[in-house]
Amino acid sequence: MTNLIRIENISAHADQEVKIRGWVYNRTRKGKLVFLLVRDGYGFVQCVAFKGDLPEEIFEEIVRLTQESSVEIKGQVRADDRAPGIPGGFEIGITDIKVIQVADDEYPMSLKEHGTDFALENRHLWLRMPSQWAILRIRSTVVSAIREWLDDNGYINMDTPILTPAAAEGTTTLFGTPYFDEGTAYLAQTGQLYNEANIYAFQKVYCFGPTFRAEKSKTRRHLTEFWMVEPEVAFCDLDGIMEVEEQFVSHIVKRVLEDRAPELASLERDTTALEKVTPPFPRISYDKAVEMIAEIREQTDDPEEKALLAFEWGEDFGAPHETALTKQFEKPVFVYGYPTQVKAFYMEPWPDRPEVCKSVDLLAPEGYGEIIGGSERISDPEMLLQRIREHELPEEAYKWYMELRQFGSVPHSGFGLGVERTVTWMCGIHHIRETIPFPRTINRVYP
RNA sequence: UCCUCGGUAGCUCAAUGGCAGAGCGGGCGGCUGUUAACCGCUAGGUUGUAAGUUCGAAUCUUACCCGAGGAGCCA
Repeated sequence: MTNLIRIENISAHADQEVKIRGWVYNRTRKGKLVFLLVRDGYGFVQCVAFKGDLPEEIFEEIVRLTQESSVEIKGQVRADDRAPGIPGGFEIGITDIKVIQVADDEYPMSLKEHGTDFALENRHLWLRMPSQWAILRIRSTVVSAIREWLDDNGYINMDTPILTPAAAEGTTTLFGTPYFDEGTAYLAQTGQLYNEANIYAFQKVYCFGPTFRAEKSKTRRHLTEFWMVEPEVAFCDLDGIMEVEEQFVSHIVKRVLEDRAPELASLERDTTALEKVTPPFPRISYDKAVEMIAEIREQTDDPEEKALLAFEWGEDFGAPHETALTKQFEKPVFVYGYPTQVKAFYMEPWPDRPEVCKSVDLLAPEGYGEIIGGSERISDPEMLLQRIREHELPEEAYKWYMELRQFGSVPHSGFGLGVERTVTWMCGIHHIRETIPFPRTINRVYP
């Protein structure tokens, strides 16, 4: 019985007869010699058939294979530097083949470049391409590294509701759906408020699930449905949560570098940039960041960039500001102490400086920008009530949230990390849409 | 919602007022080391839609539809 292997482990099977099951990704026919590039879901490997080595009918069957045909191949593994693939460096000399299906010859995905629209319209097939395969394998590792670190550091996974009664943060647009006799329910855009309840039972918690934002954002950094992990920690102030974040993010990067080296290589990701991601991360205040942006703006001669970088204290940073700022650093950088007026109602004011709050964003380097938003939450009941009134939020809807401050209130902090933005940065790619299997954007819900 | 760019063969694109083309992909043939192989032959078109200008429109004008990038907002 020949050993069924995964292509990712092929180096452990050098000079053995093995079996793989997969699909023909590409083929090159050279008369008496045929090269098949076969993928099995775990990797890509070149398989070679030579007419003289095989029975006539087997060779003819190989010649007739179309792209994406499903096959079971038996053969001899041998090291060969010429062999393409992921991981590559090994090929299989075919001794036998079982064709499961000869794929229709009108497979629409070319091995050459595609426009974004065509690629997204064919996302169900695009997933098979090496670039998309590599990105989504990295995504999976990011997700498990997230859970691994939190689970190993005393965090309890508490999944928060996706159907929620009202806006948690008030400002952004929500997706609504009819909900029996209760009127409209809204798809969650954060689990944070629920997690603030959960910490009083479990001390350190996280929720991890899809998040929905009906914003009309048409940029390469936005999806209407994306995944966010939100840790929340009791007895933790702003400095404490920054320490958590840098340990957490560094672990994710480390795990990806260890487990997904072939995928990073196939994406031509410069891993030296990722290797620098170790604690501590630089911390700069919003005030300082404003100064730095003004300085960068001063130094640029490009009138377009000068206009984009125009800024006044009190505003929130836009993408151009974040990009310019993060290019000054090799590691992710914390920006803390944003103006209270641009942040959510629940953020703890800075002592003796109420115009700023104890908020902190983590901006990924190389121009990628915000991947985490977090803060210390208001723990004082009077202060919270005052803020809810200032923001003209319905007090009745926040009754339970305010009760949390009546019974054993403690300083606590938390943050939300956007999975797709993190994966975009890890992979060094341009579009967030490639980092989720089936992206949902403002004008796409197919496939 | 606003700004910019785009829509021509299955895909990626060329043709800037005068015969609608190339490469890839498909089909047929050739080749024992290909790396997005290569070589020869071949099929493949309502140029996003509608109207207009013109002897003549893929090309110019207007409206609309669709998409992309960016702004705002955010992870």
